[in-house]
Amino acid sequence: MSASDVASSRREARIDEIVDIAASLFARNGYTGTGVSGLCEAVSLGRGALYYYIGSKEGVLARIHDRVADIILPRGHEILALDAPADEKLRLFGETTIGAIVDYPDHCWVFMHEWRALTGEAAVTFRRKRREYEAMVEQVLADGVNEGCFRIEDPRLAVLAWFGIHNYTYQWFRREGRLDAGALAGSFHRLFLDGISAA
Amino acid sequence: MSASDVASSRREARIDEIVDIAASLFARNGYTGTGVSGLCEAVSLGRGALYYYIGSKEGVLARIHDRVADIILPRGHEILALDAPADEKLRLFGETTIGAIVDYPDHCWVFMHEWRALTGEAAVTFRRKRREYEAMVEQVLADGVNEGCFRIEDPRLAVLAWFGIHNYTYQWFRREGRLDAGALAGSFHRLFLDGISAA
DNA sequence: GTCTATAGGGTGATAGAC
DNA sequence: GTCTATCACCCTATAGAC
Repeated sequence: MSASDVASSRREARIDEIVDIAASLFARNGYTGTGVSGLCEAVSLGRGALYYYIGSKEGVLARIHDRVADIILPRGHEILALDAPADEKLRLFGETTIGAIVDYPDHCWVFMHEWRALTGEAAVTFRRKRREYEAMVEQVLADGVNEGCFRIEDPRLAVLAWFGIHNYTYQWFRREGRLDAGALAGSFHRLFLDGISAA
Repeated sequence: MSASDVASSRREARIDEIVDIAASLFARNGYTGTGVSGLCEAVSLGRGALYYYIGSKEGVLARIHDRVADIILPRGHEILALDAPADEKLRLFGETTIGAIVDYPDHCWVFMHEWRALTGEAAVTFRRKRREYEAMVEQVLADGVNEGCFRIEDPRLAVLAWFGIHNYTYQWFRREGRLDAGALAGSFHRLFLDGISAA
């Protein structure tokens, strides 16, 4: 490892630190509601030094979105590649989604809540990645129908309902609660598979 | 009807008009992302005249939230008072929720997305009314269990899942789509009751 | 790498003329 | 009721000293 590699990895680590703190501010006060001066104060850096790292405020927003996508997308591809029945894969997708929200609540809040503030290339990339993740879940549902373990009236609505159940978690989940990610995802999984009808 | 009543109802109508236009701006650009000058332009009024009607920008935000609450809460109480089985009441709650999102997409977007920008008394009122609506659905689920038509592992999670499915609609529903409110709510209802399992 | 100063343009809200 | 002018402050981003 060369001296410049060390320097650039230090730099990357510093940027990650700033991005994490920014995520908590953006989650609390909103993206447009958070000023660069507030971010400066939170990271104990002057404007000049901050911009040296971040380039622009929207660059930080894009990095927050990338962080979430880089967690769930590779895991999604792993799950799809597994030799497992569709209902098991669906459960794993639920764990992945809920796990991200539980482990990175601020990043996920921003990912779910502030994506419309992205512009240009970052907006395009975000939409592409989100569609990619949705398509994976849609694929698992279709596989389940073909395997005979799922019976689905309207596949598109089933996908939207599944994401509704899981994504909505970012709105109410607080770390202090009684449930961990696995238990929560398990409950949602059984609910989505069996419904609440006693009949 | 006295002359001053006519004047004040004209005034109220003008305020409603401003609130509706503000809802579309807030939904598109966010609450903090929308400036009062943009609102002035959209309603073709100078700053002075606008403030004569609205009092403050946050006052407009509060009125948008009230509008949504004033649609769904009375309807919710009506449904609860019906002499009907729990599963029928739950379907009606679904129609009410989806109906509001379909009929007032901008107001509902703001209601779901920007409520954290409310402060003071308006924030307290919002939370109280949202809890009231949630409690109604929770009651219907409990009634269904008692009546023997529902079988629910975790009532609180079932409520959150139900709201997840329905509320998430504001994120993706576009008027141009193939489904009307009744059909959409019906599909979600069957999904929530029966699940997707073929077993 | 980090700072301060500043550019250039917003912000919400109010005063007072008409 | 509606206007313009203005207050006091905030915004993102950059320049240039150190």
